[in-house]
Amino acid sequence: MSIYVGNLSYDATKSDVEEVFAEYGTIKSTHLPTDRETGRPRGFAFVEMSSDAEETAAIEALDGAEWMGRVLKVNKAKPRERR
DNA sequence: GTTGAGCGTT
Repeated sequence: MSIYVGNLSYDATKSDVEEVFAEYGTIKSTHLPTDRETGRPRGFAFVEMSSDAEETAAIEALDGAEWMGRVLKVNKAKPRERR
């Protein structure tokens, strides 16, 4: 399972995201995608944690929380295979 | 500013 983090500040970096999510569990991996064509930051991220319970805890704790001047939107990510 | 890659045509 992975977490989707939307409405992310464009100043946020992978390390920033990991720092915050690490408070609620162990980070397995983090994605901070940029637009493949333009190289522009896309303003969202994906985080994978070591257990579903930790991810749920992080979602509940961080969804709607203000971070770096923006209110985060955090929820379970959709599978990327679909697109 | 809201759902990841890259390869490159099953």
